[in-house]
Amino acid sequence: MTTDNVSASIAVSTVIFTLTPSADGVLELCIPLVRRIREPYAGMWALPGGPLSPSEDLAASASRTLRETTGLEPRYLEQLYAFGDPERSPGERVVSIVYWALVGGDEAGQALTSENVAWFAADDVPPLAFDHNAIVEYALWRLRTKLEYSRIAHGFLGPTFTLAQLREVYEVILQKPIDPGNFRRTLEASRAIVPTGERVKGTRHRPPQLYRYNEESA
Amino acid sequence: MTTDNVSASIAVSTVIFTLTPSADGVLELCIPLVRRIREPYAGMWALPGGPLSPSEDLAASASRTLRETTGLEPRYLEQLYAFGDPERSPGERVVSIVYWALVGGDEAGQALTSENVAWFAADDVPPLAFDHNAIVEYALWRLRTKLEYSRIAHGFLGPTFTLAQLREVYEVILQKPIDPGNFRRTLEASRAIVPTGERVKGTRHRPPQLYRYNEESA
DNA sequence: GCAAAAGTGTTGACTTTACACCCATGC
DNA sequence: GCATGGGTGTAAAGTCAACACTTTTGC
Repeated sequence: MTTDNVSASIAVSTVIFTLTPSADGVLELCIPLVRRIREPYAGMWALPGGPLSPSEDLAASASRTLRETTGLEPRYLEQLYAFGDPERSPGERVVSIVYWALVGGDEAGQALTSENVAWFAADDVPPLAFDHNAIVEYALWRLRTKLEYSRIAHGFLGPTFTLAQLREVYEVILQKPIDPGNFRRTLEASRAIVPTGERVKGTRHRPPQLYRYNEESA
Repeated sequence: MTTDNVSASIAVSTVIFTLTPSADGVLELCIPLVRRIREPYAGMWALPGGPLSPSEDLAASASRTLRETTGLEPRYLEQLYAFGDPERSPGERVVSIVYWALVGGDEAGQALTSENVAWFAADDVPPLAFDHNAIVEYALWRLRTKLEYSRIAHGFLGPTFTLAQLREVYEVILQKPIDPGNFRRTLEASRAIVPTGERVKGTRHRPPQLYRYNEESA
């Protein structure tokens, strides 16, 4: 379809968060970036994304670029914001509809790194193309804010997890220690998690219970 | 500028909230709608808005349609969501970037009603064009949610107001009574309001203090 | 037994809610 | 004086944060 007098073209980009153990074993919040292969900003890192396909839903487009970039399925996906400043892109005007997503860190989808895809610590990204640095900052703010009042942390983990693992997710993202006892009680009271009855074996200490997320919870 | 292979065209719409006294003197939450004069959905009511102008910022576009529809300036304006389902509009695909806004009810901008612009109670709108009924519902949810943790209620009022007026705004939108004493203390503690020193005269009872919003507050 | 992490109990500080009561004005 | 809403006081209930303590495992 050809249309005249279009006001702008539409792109969909996604800020993809995961947690991966760094060299010293500590979890680190990371996002994948892709290297641009054409102008403008050729050679610079940018958020994964691309033009909106004619018959594709916005969220489906975000989901697809996520899959193409990481080989993974999103555990959580939400629209972040539409960025449309006329000056944000040199040349043709582009309105970017940006999503943010969580993927599990255990799935080793990051083996998919290539010459043009790499993972960076979320609060230490290089200078990016367009206004993408500001977008990453905003997504990071939204992730931290939402984690405080919502129940999305399990999106970083597998189907079952211990409370210590879930607590570490909170601690890494919110960058502050959390009292284990209070954390347990708060979560149990919220009924966001259900004990599976299974326990982790082979720890050097008392074996912790495995939990799963309660899909039926409000 | 002409571009081939565009994925969709972009429109900006706005859900504009105001409070107006109804026939029996009770405040009512209202939004303006415009009658469509062309297909699709010709003759039906729809949210005010239009195509994005080539060099216009998204928020500026929302602000402009608000002004054209109501003759007023927004007291509060925020992006709501980008709606982009491929099936949401018959014919050409349209991605709508929707804003929501508050305007003061005292300014009588509603005198600007014409054949093609009318105000409706926010929770009693007629069947609308496109997916606009769902959009209004979402905006209403967002307004109520945001009012609970943010300080935007003064956007419905003039530069100065009594605590009773501000409390009525909360009561009408949240649809529940609020304790006057606790309301006063909560607001004073938050330092969101500043007493002007002036009082309203001519009431049948003790004259209330006038306050204004504290722009310096966090 | 000892170390380490799981899991429980308890207390004080703080916040929220309900409601009693006094104050200032018009009539 | 009396009615009305403005404005203040206060105590009970609930929530939250700190931290001591008990339990269960591997070595």
